[in-house]
Amino acid sequence: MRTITSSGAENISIGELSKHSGVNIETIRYYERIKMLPPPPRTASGRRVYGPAEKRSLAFIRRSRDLGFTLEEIRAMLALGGPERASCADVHKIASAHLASVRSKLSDLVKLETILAETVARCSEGATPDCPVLDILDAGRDG
Amino acid sequence: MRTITSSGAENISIGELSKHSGVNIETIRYYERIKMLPPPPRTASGRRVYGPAEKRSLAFIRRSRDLGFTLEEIRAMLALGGPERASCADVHKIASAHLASVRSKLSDLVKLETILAETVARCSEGATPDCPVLDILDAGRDG
DNA sequence: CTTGATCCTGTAGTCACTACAGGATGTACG
DNA sequence: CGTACATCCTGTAGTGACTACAGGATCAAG
Repeated sequence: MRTITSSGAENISIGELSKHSGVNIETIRYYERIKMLPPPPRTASGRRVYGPAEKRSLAFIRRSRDLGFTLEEIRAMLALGGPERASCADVHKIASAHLASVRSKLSDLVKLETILAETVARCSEGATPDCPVLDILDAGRDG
Repeated sequence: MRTITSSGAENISIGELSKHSGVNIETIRYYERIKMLPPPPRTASGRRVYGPAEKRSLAFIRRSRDLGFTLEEIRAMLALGGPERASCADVHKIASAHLASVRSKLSDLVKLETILAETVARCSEGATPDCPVLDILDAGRDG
């Protein structure tokens, strides 16, 4: 009776879940500790056993983290999508608030990219005696 | 002999430095503790007194942090720009490495913005029975 | 001389992990 | 059966870059 160890198995260990999801083992246990994930069933010896439901949950969390949601936001969304899966409006609220903050971060980064690119370009690797990077960073407080 | 307390003064208190630079008082002290800033002179009663040099340093740090440099990177740049202010090449190295990471972050954020915007748009505040945000986050692991 | 603002030190909390110690199992091979 | 070695367990502490707070000292004004 070999337990299938490749991906797609019904019940998997924490190590397999980790490989499958790209989430660190320690992080999975951390998520359990802070109640992002429910405590999974255990084997007789105390090892965690995960099924498809847990896999989906973790994938959701992972994905949301990648999209820059905080764990608190994700917790809220999970709660909404959980027993009821009812109020899309609430999810919309969280997601669009997040979208706004993403857009502001984005425009900051664009400005930053411009400044950095200009600066790095001007500083042609030691040709000039004074370094424009240092000068720009020095002076740019109210530019 | 009144000490001038408006901005532009020679010697200022930590509170004024904070207001002037937009850096939290606690953060200034934190910077001193971790040696990002040199310990400033003190008054007889032990209060920190900052001059123009310290102001410039802090402005540099603040600016660099805004641009997303880590404190370690800034420390390196400060060291380079410090006693010697010689090797522009080294600064260039740090800055262009940082530029690369900014560009990659930027493209991630653009993708993210697209996904979020689409998703939020499709979820027209509770009109649909199932929430597409939850579905997308649920399923999007390998899309 | 009292009030209130500002300052001081030192410690602990935040977020989202990550790392490690020290031990208990599980699996594979001879 | 023994022995390696991988994987798992718990619990604690460390990371980066702050932020908050306790408990006290000092300062400037009225």
